[in-house]
Amino acid sequence: MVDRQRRLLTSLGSRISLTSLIQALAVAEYLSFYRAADALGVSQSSVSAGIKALEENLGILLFERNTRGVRLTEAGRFFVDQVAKGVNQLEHAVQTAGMAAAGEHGRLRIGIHALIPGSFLDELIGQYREDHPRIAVEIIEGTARETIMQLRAD
Amino acid sequence: MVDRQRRLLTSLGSRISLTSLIQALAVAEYLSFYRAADALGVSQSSVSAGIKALEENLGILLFERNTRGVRLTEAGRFFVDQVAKGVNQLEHAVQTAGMAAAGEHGRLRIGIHALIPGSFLDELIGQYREDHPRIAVEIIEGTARETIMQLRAD
DNA sequence: TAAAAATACTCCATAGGTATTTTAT
DNA sequence: ATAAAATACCTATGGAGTATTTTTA
Repeated sequence: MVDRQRRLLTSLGSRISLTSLIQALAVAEYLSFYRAADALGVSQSSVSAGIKALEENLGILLFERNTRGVRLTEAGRFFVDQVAKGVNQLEHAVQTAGMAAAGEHGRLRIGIHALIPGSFLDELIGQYREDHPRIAVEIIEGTARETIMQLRAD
Repeated sequence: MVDRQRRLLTSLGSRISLTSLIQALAVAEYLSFYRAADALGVSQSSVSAGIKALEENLGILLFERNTRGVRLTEAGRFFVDQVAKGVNQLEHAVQTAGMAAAGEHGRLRIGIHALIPGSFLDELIGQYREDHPRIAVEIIEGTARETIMQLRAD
């Protein structure tokens, strides 16, 4: 029997956590570990540890730290841009999950600014999908980026 | 003081793990929890638990199970397609991290089939980057999808 | 009835928390 | 001197394992 244990993904999954990638996006956005942690609703040390682990796993420095805050390295900017695209894509996938109902025979379009999971609208759509399994519900929302960073406007 | 604890990402991160997304990709590819688990190098129960958690978090059924294997639901196919794009993007980001060195004054293009982290080539590139900080090393490799699923050919 | 997924536990790695120290302007 | 990140240490959750049971063509 040949050894079949092989990593399906060489780097992602193990080694690099989605959490740390999201933390990196937040730090890049706020240019501060403090504020990024605050926005994420976690502690500063958590973000610090996450970014450290990420940088070690990547083998590169993403951020230059000083007491006035944080600056992206060139590699960091490049990396963060790429990660933002991927995370947006995943976020979108999750938010629109189930919109393609089996045997779709109809289509319901809903334009909203942001779909909050667990919210009234979310529940409503879920209920609608149960009641009308042959109608595909499609949601058009603002960009994930907008949704993600909306809290700035508080 | 106003409550600033707010989730930066409503669904991703907490709630949904990258692991479970990757497991879903593997199951969709192999159409079997057994074989997906094998390919991922984890146990069948781990994949089962992961997919279950993912489906519960999404609130939709991704796969229809039977003793002959697994079939994607319509929603599942839609979701997996989207997730594949996102994961590929992230995989690419990680694999090419650091290719944009600070103050890039030159460019070195390398065409390869797949970049294995920790491999000789990987080390070499890392060394080169250290020695020539002002030269950006750019790697053109096969699609992440190819890299991911290459093990099929064993 | 057999092959495949689900379950029931146990275990452990790590994400996250608090408190404190280090660092750089 | 001070604001910000790093570190030390602790805890707990959930991801992963083994063994077993349930399910359905």
